[in-house]
Formats: sequence, C-alpha cells, structure tokens
Amino acid sequence: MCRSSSRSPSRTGGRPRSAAADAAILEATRAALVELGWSKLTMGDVAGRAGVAKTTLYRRWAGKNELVVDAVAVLFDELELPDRGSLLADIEGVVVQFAALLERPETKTALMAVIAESTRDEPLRERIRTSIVERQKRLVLAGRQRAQARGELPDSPASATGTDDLIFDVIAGAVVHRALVSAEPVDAEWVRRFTALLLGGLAAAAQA
Amino acid sequence: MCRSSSRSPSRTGGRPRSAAADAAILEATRAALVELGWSKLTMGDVAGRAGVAKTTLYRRWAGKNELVVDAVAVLFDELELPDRGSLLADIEGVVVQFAALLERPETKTALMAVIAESTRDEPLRERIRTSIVERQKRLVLAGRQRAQARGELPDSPASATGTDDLIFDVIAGAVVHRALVSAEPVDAEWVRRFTALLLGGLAAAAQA
Amino acid sequence: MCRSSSRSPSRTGGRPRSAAADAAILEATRAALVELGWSKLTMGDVAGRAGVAKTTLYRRWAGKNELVVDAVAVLFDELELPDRGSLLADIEGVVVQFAALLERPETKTALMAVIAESTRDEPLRERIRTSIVERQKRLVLAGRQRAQARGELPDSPASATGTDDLIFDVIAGAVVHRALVSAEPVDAEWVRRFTALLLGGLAAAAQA
Amino acid sequence: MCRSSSRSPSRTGGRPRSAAADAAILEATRAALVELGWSKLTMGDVAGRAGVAKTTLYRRWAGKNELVVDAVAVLFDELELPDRGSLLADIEGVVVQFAALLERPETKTALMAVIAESTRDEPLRERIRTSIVERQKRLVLAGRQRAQARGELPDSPASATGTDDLIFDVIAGAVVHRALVSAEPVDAEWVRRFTALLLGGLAAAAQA
DNA sequence: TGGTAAACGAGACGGTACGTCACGTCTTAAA
DNA sequence: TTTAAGACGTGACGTACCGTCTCGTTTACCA
Repeated sequence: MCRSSSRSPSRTGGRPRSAAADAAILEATRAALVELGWSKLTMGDVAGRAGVAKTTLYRRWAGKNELVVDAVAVLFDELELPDRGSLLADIEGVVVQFAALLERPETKTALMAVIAESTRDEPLRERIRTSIVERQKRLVLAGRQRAQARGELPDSPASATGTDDLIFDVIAGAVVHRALVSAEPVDAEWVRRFTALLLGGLAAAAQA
Repeated sequence: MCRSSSRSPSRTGGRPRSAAADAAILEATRAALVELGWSKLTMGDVAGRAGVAKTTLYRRWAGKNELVVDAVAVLFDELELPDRGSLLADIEGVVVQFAALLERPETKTALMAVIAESTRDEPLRERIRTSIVERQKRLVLAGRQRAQARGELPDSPASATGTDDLIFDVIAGAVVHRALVSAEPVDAEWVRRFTALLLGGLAAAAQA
Repeated sequence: MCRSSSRSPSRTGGRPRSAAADAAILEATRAALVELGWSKLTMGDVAGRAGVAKTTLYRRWAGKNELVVDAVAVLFDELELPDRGSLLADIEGVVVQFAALLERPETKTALMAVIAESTRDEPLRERIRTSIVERQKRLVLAGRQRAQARGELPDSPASATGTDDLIFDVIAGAVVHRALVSAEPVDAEWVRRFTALLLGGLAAAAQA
Repeated sequence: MCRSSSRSPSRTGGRPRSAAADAAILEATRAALVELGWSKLTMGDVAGRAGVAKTTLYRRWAGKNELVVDAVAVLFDELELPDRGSLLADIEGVVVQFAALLERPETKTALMAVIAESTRDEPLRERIRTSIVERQKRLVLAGRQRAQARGELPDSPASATGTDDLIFDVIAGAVVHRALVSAEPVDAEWVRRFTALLLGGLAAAAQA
C-alpha cells in the first residue's frame, strides 16, 4: 500500500529511505494545505515544515499533485458505515461524515484542485481513482448489502447493472456540490431531505 | 452585465477601452484552456494569443482566476430547457446538454480549478456563483414550473423550502461527479437511469 | 563598446534597460570576487549585492563567465605606458603596473579562472580576447614605436612578422607565471632582471 | 610518493584499501577531463567511470581540486631534456614537448583551473607547486648545467641568484600564454623565434 | 482643430518557486 | 575496516511567470 514511488527494485546496497520522513512529509503537506491552501502551497515550504530537503520530496513524489493526493487520501479512509438500523439512517450517517470531511480545510482546498489537474493528467486521475474514489465505493456496497440483508432492498445484484456506481455518483456528487460549489452548509435538514429523495428514488426503482 | 472591472468613474477624457480587446482576450483564454489546460495557462500566453499587452489584461481582470471565470461563464449560458413534453424528457434533455458542456476541454479543465481556488477566495466564489452557478438554477425553476403546469408535480412553492436548490445540487453534482471524478461517460443509459432515480424520488417526496 | 548583450534591434517600445543596473552589477561582481573568489561567487549573491533581481543578470549576461570577464576587463584598461625616457624604463613601468594589477584579489582569482573556462568555450575565448587580451597589445605596440622613434630599435615593421605578439606573450606570460603560478612577488629586483633579459634578447634579435 | 592522504596509522584489522582503485580513479579523472572539461567534471561521474563508490574518492582526496592535481601531475613528469647538442636545440626541444603537453585536452582544461583555485587555497597551491611546478625546474637546472659543461654559459651558480627561476617563469609563462591565452599554435616558427630571443637575452646577461 | 488624458504595445523590472544538479556526509549490508 | 550502493541535507543553478513599472505611441473626447 505504499503510495510513494513503487521502488521494488533490487533492495541491495544503499541507505534505505527514511520511513519517518514519509510520515513527516504527508503531515506537513496537510498542515500546509490548512494554512496556505492548494495554490499557495509550495514544495519548498512542505520540505521545510517536514524538516526534510526538497530533493527528498522529489525523490519520492513526482510533484505537488501526487504528493497532495497521498496526503489527503488517508483522510478518506476514516469514513465508516456504522449500522444504525435502517438504510435511511445508514445513508444519513455516511453523508454527515462525508460532509464533515469536506468541511476540513485541507480536504476542501485539495480535492477539487487535484481533480481539476487530473482532467489533463491520466496517471494522476488513475492515482486519485485508486487512492480515493474507488476506495469509498465500499461504503455503497456495504450499505446496499446490509439493506438487502434487512429486506429493505430486493436481492438483485445491483452492482452488475452499475446501480452502485450511480448511487455513488449521486451521493458524492450532491454532497460535494452542496459543500463546495453552492458553498452552503450540509446541515441536518439538508441531509434529511436529500436522503429522503434518494431513498424514494431507490424504492421506485426497486418496484419497477 | 459588465464582468470586467466596473469602472464607472470619471469617464471624462482619455482613450476608451477597446471593446474588441475584451472579446479577443476571452476567446484567447478559451483557446489556451483547450490547448494547455488550466495549470499551464499563463497570462502572458493569453495576452500573446489575443494580440494584446499583458498590462491590458491586468487593467481589466485581477488575475487568472477572474479571467477564466469570465471566459467560461458564457458557455454555461448556452444551456436551454426545450419543452420535450414531459418532466422526464426535459430533465434528460438538460442533463445531456450539461454533460456535453462538461466534456468540452475548456470547461472540464477550468470548472473544477476555479471552484478549488474559490474555497480560499470569497470574492472569487461570489463571482462564480453570480456568473455561473445561480445563473443555471433558472433551468431547475423552469423545469419545475413547466411540470407543475402539466400537473406532473403538485403546485407547492418548492423554491421556498429549498427543494429547487436540492434538485440543482443533485443534478449538477451527479453529472459533474460522473464526468470529472469517476471520469466515465455520461451516456444515454446512464442519463436514463439517473433521471428515473431522480423522478422516483421527486414523486415519492410529492406524495409525502 | 557595450559588452553586455549586443541588443541593437529596433529600440522601439518597451521600458529601456537601466544603465545604473549595469554599473551596479559589475561593481558588485568585483566586490564578490574580492570577498569570495571565483569559485564561491554565485549569481544570486551578485544580484543581491547589486540590489537587482537574478533575472536581470541573466537578461544581460549568459552566465558567470561572461559577467566576470566584463567585470574585470575594465581594470585592464587602466594600464598605461608613460614615457619614462628609455625602452628599458618603459618596459619596467608597464611590468610593474601589470604585476600590481595581478596582485589585486579580484584579478588574481578571476583571470586564470575565465581563461580555464575559455579552453572549452570558444565564444568565451573570443570575448576574453576582445575585451582583455588584444586590448593590451596596444602597450607593446606603443612601446615599440616609441623605442623606434628614439632609435633604440630598428624601424622594421615588427608587427608584420609577429614580433609584437611574441613580446606580448613573453611579457604577459612571464609576469602571470611569476605572480600566479610560482606565486612569488614581482618585486623591483625581479622586474629589473626580467627586463634586462628581455631587452638583451631584443637587441640580439635586432642585430641578427 | 603517495599523494593521497598519508595514512600511516593503525594498519591493524579491516579490509585494506584497494591499490588498483587509485590508478583507476586517476585514469577516470583524466578521461573525464578530456570528455567534459574541468567545470563539468563531477566527483560522482569520476566514481562511476572508475567503478568505485563516491565515498572511496572522498576517503582519499579532499575534493575535486586535489584529485585533478594528482591526475594531471603525472603527465608533467613525462617531460624530458634529451641532449640535442646545443643549448638552443635543448630549449627548443623542451618547449616543443611542453607545448604538446599543453595541447592535450586534459592538461589544457585542468591546469589553469587548478591554478585559479589555488589563488584562494594555500594548501592547494602548495600541492601544485610540489606536484607540478617545482618538479619541472629540474629541466631548467639540467639545461643550464649541460650548457655550462659545454661552455655555452659561464660557470656562475645561477640558481643562487634566482636566474633559474626567472628562466623557468619566462619559458613556462610564454608557452602557456601563447597556447592558452593567445590561443595560437606553438609552431616551429614561434619556437624558433622565442628561443632565439631567450638565448640572446641569456648571452647578453652572461656578458654583463 | 488642437489639447488632453487615458489606454495601448512593448518589454525591463524585483520577486518567488520551480525542478535539477552536484556537493560532501551518512547509513546500510557485504566482503 | 573498507567497500558499493544510494539516501540524505544543503545550496546554487538557470527558467518561467508573476504582477508592476516605465517608456513612446495612439486614439477618442472636449474645448
């Protein structure tokens, strides 16, 4: 799961890379994002905060884009889907968590920026997909399976027809748009209304 | 509706600003976005393409962010909501248009970038909201009113309760997420499924 | 006689280059040579001393080599050949001046360095020749002509046969070697002995 | 004659230093000088050519300056003074040899460079003097003694009065200046004229 | 119709960050 | 203990854009 340069080769002689440096750099990157935001963050500044030479950054990451993706990716892994007893409650729970994550300054400023960069950089897009996007689809999958176990949804293999992907785009897209584009709060009222809308749609689709 | 610096004052003597320059600059900006993408676009390059001095750009826009917002904003005004006979068809129509707009390289690379910048720049966020976001809510409004006229939706003043905003976030968010984050095609099948989900939700909400 | 980039072109629009900057930069270069020596002198340091941006240096000189050549070249123009009444006294006078020039720390550290660089850089060699070397041959020429006027040397057109060049190489070479390679003082005694040797050779050659 | 660090001590346990490495390094240094010239030669490159780790270089030489002095010093030891029957012929012979040595790219690029460095580095100057300069005075000494044995020069102990040093500076200086500064060929004609001048001076001095 | 004042093109300016390079030191495992 | 390998902190490199400034020129309005 090493997100840095995937040096497999040889591992013969030579001083090994400092493991502590990786952690310090990613932490420094998040701190710089909070203080400066994406566009004012510089590699030199991150290096300084991490107590590391600029060359060490470039030895491990190709550039600012890759570094920031790795730095924020770990934050997304904190999302969970606790069992709250019903599909509606489960969805509300994860939406609230996701919204809270997007409110954090490091996520807010970095996420859209790396996505913007990725529209012109296929390897970066792949990195984002692997490190962040695909990784969160687990929540949709788990939610659906739990709902099916409860009998709230029919047992159709929704993933085969792309329904999971659709749900994911709708949830993630709506929350991101509310939080970052409309720039209005993802409060309890909004979450309630959104979840109701989504569940209604799912139920209608299930009947069809 | 002048998006450039709103110079009202004096207006006494002196050479007036070239109107042609504005158009040339915005066109050059879009061309540069297509060729170079957001992060490689430079003010000097735009000036060169437009056959204009760099100072002329800075006389009219505060920076790259503002310039690009103005350059792409006009593209969003091309979206329309032709009457296709049913709410479902209307929504499908506008989603397809919106997806096509997001596939254009200048929009794709610029939209997320300026939104990312706006998370740290309140005036920029306001400019985006005014020039792009709020301007498109007319489509939701028009669609709802037309559906109400048709009797497809109850006559409740949905805007007052924020439902219009919710619908907007869901549609725009889902399409943007599908197109730019998941980076998968917004094809007819996806549009059909998404629209069905949304309409199902709306119907369920209307009954409640 | 502009030693910087030989911009002749157009001289149309645009802010003109600061003339003061040129002087400040060359002065700063000499100061840096005195303090740091050739190998520790950096472009950034010179820029700082001159109160100028690094880019301004690079706009005017291709690099450290060219800059230093220009900075020290002017020092060599201070050499003179006052009429001391005899060829021997004239030569002694110029040798003493030349030795004093080579004792100055900026000259001492820079001269050999740029010559070393020039062995791999033909344009630099040409620049050195034009700015420094050829410029000093005037002293040999003047000395010979004066001696011929005095009747100390026959009136043969020595320059045609390359004798002037030979004399120049012998004088300059011997003094440089004594001062920088042997690193021993070019004192009055040495000058006397060297001049006697040279004059003896010239006299013998004249008789042949 | 070990020019590297004079480690006498301990010599107890541990792996002994590779003797072959020294030779390989010096040879690699000369090769790098030929290909890259002084200013582009790097320690890492030399290490790579020699098949040796960078640390090994630094264990044996303090830096690039010292390494290059040792690498070229040996070339100067190849100079000889074969007996050609007359002082004039002997001088011409050695001048031709010296000029040929200065034409070699490794010598040409390195010699002036280390001399330039030495103006700011007393230990380096001492190393150059010991390894290169003083070592060649043997040629002047031998030439004078041979000429005295032939009766071409009086038997005065010229070395005591510094005449040997003067001759050395004149010969070496003139040839170096011709070859590296004036950058013109040290051809037979020039050698003939220079030697004649020098011998004429010596003869005149001897009569005085 | 001629003066005035702003906008214009050109491009030099002081800066900042870039990403690379070489330095000389260090840390490892192997010899 | 030396070796090869190679990561490390350091600091200069030369470049690219930034946004500002200083020029001489152009162009509309108004007196």
